[in-house]
Amino acid sequence: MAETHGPLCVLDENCPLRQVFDLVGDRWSSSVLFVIGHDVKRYSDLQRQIPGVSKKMLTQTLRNLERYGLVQRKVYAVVPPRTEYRLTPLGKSILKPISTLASWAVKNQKDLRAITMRKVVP
Amino acid sequence: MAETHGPLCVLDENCPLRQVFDLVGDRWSSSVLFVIGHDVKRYSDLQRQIPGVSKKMLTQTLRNLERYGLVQRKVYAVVPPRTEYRLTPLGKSILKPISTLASWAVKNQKDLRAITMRKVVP
DNA sequence: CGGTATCCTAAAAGATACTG
DNA sequence: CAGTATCTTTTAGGATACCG
Repeated sequence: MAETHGPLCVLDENCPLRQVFDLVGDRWSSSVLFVIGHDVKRYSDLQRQIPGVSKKMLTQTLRNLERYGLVQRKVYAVVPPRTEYRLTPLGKSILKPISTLASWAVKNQKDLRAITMRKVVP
Repeated sequence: MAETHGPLCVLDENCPLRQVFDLVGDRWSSSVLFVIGHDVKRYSDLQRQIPGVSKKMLTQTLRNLERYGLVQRKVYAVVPPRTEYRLTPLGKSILKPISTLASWAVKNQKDLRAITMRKVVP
């Protein structure tokens, strides 16, 4: 019964933990954050550097990250169009906590004897 | 073009980062890990302490966490049946990286001006 | 170049009922 | 108590075509 680390929150919709879990767990968000890093990237850069992402998913992910205030989008009114993406200070600040998780994953790689995760629905 | 923090991996299916992102991003996994914590919990404890989870989802999540080697399941052959869940050492070890992420979320709560995340499909 | 719009399928989750 | 089984609904995501 003893809560050894505190409940923090109920993990419901509006809980900041749920938001960051959704963010990190999103198929493309972390890739996008990683790839942008401290650089400035164009839409086509991202498409090229993130193998497997479709335009639809890339756009959707970028819009969400923008809403979250993690990514800044800058459009230049030229032809052909040019759009730049960079991380906001908030966006850069999340790179560290994500790295912590990443280090854990790499360190325990061999213990994660998982197949694909993603739902073993019988 | 400069990769300022290293590519780590391509974030494909077999990448440990993807696995841990899937894990943490999974709707119920982190809740279950948090709630079990350093304690021993029964199935019904978990159901009660995680509001909104269905039997189906709870069972599925627990099975996945077991496969991952993060949770240990112990069944007692009694009537009525009794099943205990606890974290493995590996499971306990992930509590810290998750807390790092959680702290970030709490700290930047007011900046995360997100609505629901989860797909703004136009 | 940097996107939208539309259609379509596959997977995930909810509800309900049943069981050793 | 601790689950399965089955069915239905919802959602995510892929393919393709088109646009300023």
